[in-house]
Amino acid sequence: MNSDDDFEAFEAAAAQSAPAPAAVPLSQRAMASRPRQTLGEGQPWLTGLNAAQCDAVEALEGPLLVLAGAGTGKTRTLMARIAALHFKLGVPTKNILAVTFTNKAAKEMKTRLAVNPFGLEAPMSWMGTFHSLSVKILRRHAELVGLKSNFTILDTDDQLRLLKQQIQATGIDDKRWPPRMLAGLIDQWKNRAWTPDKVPASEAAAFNNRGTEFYAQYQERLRSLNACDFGDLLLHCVTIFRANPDVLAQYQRWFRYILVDEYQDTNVAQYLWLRLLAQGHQNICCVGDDDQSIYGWRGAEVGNILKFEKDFPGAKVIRLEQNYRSTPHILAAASGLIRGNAERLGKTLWTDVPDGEKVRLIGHWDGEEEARWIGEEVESLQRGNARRDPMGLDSMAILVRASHQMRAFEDRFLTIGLPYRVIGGPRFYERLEIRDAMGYFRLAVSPDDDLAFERVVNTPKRGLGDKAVQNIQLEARRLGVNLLEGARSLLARGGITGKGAGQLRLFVENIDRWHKTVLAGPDAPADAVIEPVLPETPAANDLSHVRLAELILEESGYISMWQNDRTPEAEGRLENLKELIKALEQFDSLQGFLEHVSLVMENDSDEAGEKVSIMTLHAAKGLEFPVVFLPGWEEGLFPSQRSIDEAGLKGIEEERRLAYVGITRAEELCIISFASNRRVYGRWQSQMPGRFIDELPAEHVKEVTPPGLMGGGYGAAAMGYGRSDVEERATRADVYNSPGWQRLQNNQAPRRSQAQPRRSITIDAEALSAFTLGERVFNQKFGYGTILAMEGDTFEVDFEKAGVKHVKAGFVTAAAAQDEVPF
DNA sequence: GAAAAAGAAAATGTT
DNA sequence: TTTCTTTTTC
Repeated sequence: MNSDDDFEAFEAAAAQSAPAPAAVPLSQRAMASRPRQTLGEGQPWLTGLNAAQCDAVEALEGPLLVLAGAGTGKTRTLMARIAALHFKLGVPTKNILAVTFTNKAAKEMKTRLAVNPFGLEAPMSWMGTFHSLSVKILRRHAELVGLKSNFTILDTDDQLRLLKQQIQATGIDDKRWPPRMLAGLIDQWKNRAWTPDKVPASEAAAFNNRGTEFYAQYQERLRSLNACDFGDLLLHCVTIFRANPDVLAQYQRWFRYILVDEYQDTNVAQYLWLRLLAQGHQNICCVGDDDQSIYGWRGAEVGNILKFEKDFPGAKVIRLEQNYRSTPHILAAASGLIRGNAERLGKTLWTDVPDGEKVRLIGHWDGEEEARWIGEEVESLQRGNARRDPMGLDSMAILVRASHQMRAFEDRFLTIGLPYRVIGGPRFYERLEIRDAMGYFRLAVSPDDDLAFERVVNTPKRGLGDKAVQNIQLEARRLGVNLLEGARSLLARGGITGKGAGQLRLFVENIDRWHKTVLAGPDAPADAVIEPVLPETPAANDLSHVRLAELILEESGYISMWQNDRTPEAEGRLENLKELIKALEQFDSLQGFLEHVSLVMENDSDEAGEKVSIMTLHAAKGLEFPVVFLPGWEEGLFPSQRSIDEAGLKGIEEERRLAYVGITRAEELCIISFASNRRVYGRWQSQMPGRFIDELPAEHVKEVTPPGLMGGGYGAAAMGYGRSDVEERATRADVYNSPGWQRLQNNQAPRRSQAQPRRSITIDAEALSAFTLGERVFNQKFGYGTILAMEGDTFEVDFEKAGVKHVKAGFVTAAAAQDEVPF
């Protein structure tokens, strides 16, 4: 797509003198000026910026740290800087490296840069996440770390499968030492830029004393598979830069100016990556906010931002403190809260907008009620009233600590028909069917991909069990070839028998044919990764990659597998596969698509329409909404118990920053809530209000009593099981004797008032007589059906979707119980 | 080898 | 509660 991938062209260009500054379009000149007349003149990108922001834009040379508080116009400033570099200094956009943390941020900046007053005529080709930029670099120099340039990027699934094999091979109990744990460990080491030989001795005890050993083994295995995991992308780059000064020098000349967003979230590997590239010209500008560092658990080092001045001597530090987003009450509440943190660089945010409303605080009976109340509040805000104009659903968001909190809201909103969108929810590309399909695509593109082979060889069932696969593996190892070739050889010498043999032969033939089609089509040979594929009119005999993908799924029998599947989910899976095919249309080739998916796991299809947003606090960073709901502020949930257990005070501080991020997302209205009871793993738990609630400065918070919650005060709400007398605080003994406590012990839903008749019926194995022939029943796995016959404790049931099955009585409930709405 | 039954574990967050 | 994994049975 762009010639900047071509180093020769770059080197040639670099040899010439820098091009003259590009002319500023007239349309932009017209809108120049304001706060800083003299500077704004002829520099439209300074328009509307305050003094500090202008300073940050104008300090173009040398190291610069911009400490930008929440809502202080950080993105704007960054973009103005790019415009200034380009238009004022005449730096071609391709010589500017702009690193963001999320794909979302990169995308947003790209879009905004394309319009006035910036209007860069060339797109920023080196703007992206650390990972996507690293892939670009790594593809070019893969051989320096023992890979081929068409290496595959493993997803978590593949990674875990590999590690599991390794663990099991050594005969270690993978129950006590789960692969996930090892994966986490290795990831942490990679985040710290430790290659297997660099892992310090202090870590030797990790993972049953075998951690480092497994790590080294795993890296070796990856290399033999020509694959990388996520951490490798950065680590390999750093390794290459360190070991090959000439390569590094090339990139240092290439990236003449470096901009980094969200610097507080960089880990050690990323920090080294940046430092290596910035060595020499030192033209590095990092923007960040130590108060918004929320990825410590992933290896982010707030230390990076704290020691910037030491790493880059003579660095300028500029603070952006004027907040343009939130009202004073919201700002004050957030500031008051974050003051509880010790390790801060310290900023004082201020704003000149009028006061607005205080932060609201509400306690609820349980999680469901919280969801119900928020649903009603959303609708009421949507309607508007005498004091407040109606609001669109797009301007409201619900920010939760943990993704499992989302369900209560989804359930509720579905019931009342309130449109919502989940941002960053369960990922499209992580679904089983999508991964399977991708496995087939991967095999078609590169038959070398053993992990993909393993994944799909018996999906759909081809009569190839563990033994058959093992034989293929042995054969492949014996000959030193990939699994596909192993299978071929095994077939040739009759090493596989029975019905599996024919099926396997068909499978192998299919892959050969698909691969041939890929080679003939727009998926050019191996170096297509580097040389961008030009979209060309397909020759008469080759298929578009979209059609090929469809064909693969049909011919492999994967589609029919789901069509014949009678489980309730099958339909949705087929839908997803259709969506996958549709997504393919936006790419030039299967290969391009696979690359995209490995880096951008999110589901891009954000349907238009007014909707409330639901997302995690982490996903909300960088966003803003007029109205923000912050539910679930309960001890153990937020702050999260795990965070406290694992990182102690540091963990609490990070949780507090997370709370700070949450509050500062709100522009006009921020509503914090908590519940007294919550279901955790299906068990009822009594909850205490989270500690951050007490830390909110009282003068900026208004406590709201929701209609119907007895007592009102949250102390009472947390303790009182239906006590109407708030003044008389329950003693410990009272609580233990209370009906609510008893109910909790029995794991029953706590009820607010006595004598609520429970009409929903649950039937267990003992209550067989409750079933009759022909009765409608429900089973977890098969859905709804009718009882055909009963024999002892086994029923024969004709399920609507799954057909006739034999099921034990205990696995069936009366269908009525499922539909019933309690109360 | 596949389906059914039983049992175990789970859920902070993201590239 | 829901989902995944292992064991048992056909």
